Amino acid sequence: MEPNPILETIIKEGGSSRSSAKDVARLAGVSTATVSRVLNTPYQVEEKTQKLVRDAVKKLHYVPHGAARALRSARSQMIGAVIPSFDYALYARMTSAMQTALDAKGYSVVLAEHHYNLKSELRTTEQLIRHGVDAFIFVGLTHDAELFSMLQNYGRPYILTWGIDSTGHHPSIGFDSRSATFDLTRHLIDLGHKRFGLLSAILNGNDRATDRGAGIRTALAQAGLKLSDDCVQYGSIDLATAKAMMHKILMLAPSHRPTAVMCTNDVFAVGAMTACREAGIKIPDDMSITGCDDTDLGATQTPPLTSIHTPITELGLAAAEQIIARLEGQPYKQSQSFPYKIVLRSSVCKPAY
Amino acid sequence: MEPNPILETIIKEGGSSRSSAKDVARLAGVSTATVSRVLNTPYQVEEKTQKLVRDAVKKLHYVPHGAARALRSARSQMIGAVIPSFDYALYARMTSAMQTALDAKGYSVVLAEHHYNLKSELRTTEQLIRHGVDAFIFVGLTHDAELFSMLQNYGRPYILTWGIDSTGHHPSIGFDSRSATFDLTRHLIDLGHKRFGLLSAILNGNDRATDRGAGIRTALAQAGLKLSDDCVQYGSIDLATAKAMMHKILMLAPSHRPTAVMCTNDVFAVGAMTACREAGIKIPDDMSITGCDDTDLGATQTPPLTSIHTPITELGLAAAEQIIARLEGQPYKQSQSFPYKIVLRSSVCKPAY
DNA sequence: TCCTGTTATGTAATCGATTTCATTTACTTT
DNA sequence: AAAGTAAATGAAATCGATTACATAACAGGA
Repeated sequence: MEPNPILETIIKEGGSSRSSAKDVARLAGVSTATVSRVLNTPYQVEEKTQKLVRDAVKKLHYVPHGAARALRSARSQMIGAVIPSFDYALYARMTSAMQTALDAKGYSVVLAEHHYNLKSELRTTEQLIRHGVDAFIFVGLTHDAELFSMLQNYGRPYILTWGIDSTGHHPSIGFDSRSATFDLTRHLIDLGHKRFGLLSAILNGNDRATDRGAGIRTALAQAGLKLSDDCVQYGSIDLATAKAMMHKILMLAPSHRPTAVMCTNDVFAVGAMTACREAGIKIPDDMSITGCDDTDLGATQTPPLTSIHTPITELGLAAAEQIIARLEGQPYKQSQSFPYKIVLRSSVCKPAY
Repeated sequence: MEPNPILETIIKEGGSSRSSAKDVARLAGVSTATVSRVLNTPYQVEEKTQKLVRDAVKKLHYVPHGAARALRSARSQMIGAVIPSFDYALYARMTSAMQTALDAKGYSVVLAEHHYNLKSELRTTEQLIRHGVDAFIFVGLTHDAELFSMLQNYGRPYILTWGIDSTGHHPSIGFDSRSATFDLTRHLIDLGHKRFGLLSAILNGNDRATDRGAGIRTALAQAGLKLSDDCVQYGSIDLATAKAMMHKILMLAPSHRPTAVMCTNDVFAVGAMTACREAGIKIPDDMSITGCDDTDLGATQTPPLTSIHTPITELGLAAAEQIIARLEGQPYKQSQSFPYKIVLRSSVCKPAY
């Protein structure tokens, strides 16, 4: 095989810096337009020419310049995942599922956390738009009003997850949190529980927690029961806070104390279990406890935690699929619902009396 | 306040689409060069002019076009986080810490998972480079050789985390995994354990697991002990696998069975605990178990898991800081080490005999 | 044979901000 | 007052790919 003088020159000139479409074009003996076409719309180019170009691409390790492409074609191939907190296992798992699905289609995921602050969500999303992110996946249905007008303004498709927008106003993928906690509450009522406690995430802007609480209250109301204020605690989602919240509930006089404490997530439930253990209160005999999201954390407790299995991986995959469909102008569903599943384990039993 | 004819025109013309630097320049009565300078190097512009421009920016909701900026300035303000799996709590937590720190400095995080596959890591990193990511944070010291040459080629700074590169070849931030597991093993030996088991992540390309195993073997060797082959199991990091691995170890004849099983991460340890519970084997009396990484999952078990606290949040923050320092040409450290901490809890005691 | 329509390819404009270079203005310094 | 320097600003080139438009080549039909 003879040395190729053009290749030699290009490599020598280029040094170790990246090669451009121009370099490829020169080596293949075509124009940059053809190079672009081979990479983006190959059916427009003759087989023979394609091979020339592809060989040159390989030889020069050519990788198209993302920013240049994004500038001209107004498409960055980046999807923003705007998440409350990566530290909560389920959000991480959903992100992971999305990432895998999007990666397979040639998209990258840009991550943002807002720590349950809708204003911060707005700001961070603006940042991402500025960086050229094509489309967005959000968690929850409740967001700053300005967020939607901004997305509209910049023509960015988006999908809301972890809930179903019944107004049909926004595209959404989720499950029915309300009816999930409703069902679980019914189960506890059927077992004979009359005094309930609730550990909930702070409601402000968190519709998941709000809905979960609402499901519980509705079921109780139907049974002629209700949550007394001192049996309800709100806090941020971490074990220490959960433990502290549960301690407060345990301070109540036994006659007043709930026989079942429901939690809007598994972290709270596990914190509550720890608090009970420390206080010498037996689960489930003295206290039934339920969580939500069916995490490993809850499932491996002693006793294992009764919880609600939320279809997170499916949700993440579906969100990825749908957002791509929207971006690429394929048919898509306005909203999609996945089934949850109540997972009964031994952290729950009949009340002692 | 009188209506501003120029503003009217710009808004009318622009419709709902985004406004450009040109629009801002026109409204402020300056050139686009000045607009750019106000935003990037304000000290070069007179106060009075700055105000004109900033007002126009606000009025038009101007957000610079990321791709255009990236194209011209060869800086995208995006940092790639290339992680084995978000599904492991500690990697998620590290990512979260990095994200927070980078966001504060105006950088975005682009995510990629490689599921412990170094070839996949290479491919995905190339993808990110193509998307214009400025710099990278990787997990672990072991990577495909081509990865480094590629980074070199494209002039992308990077930092390796979760380990300290003693050769000084690559910038790194981490802790001494080997000596951590060494210390913990010593502790078990001192308690009187003689037969050890090990549940380890698959070693291939995973230097964290490799080092952790090495620390254990070294400590054992110094005490004249060693791991028998049938007491060592390798598998992927999930509870079900962990449980299965532990079951295999429990099948060994009691005289042969280890009295302490060490795990290269908490998920394995918790899976092992579950397997013991199912088999009616008491922890710690019949079997001591240790994990690594000190996750909530382990800490909330019954009994709580002895583990090694790894300084993950610090590590994530430091990685973010250092990568920015490198990008912005500020002074930085070639490598940085954080202290681990052995966390003794009641999943460990003297062997029964 | 000549015309028309299709296909393959090249030429050059374009995306929007940054940045080099040139110019103007203002301010010292002698 | 002249000259020299520094600061503020504008005009235009530029980053690298995509794509509208132009052209060339070629096939098929009249």
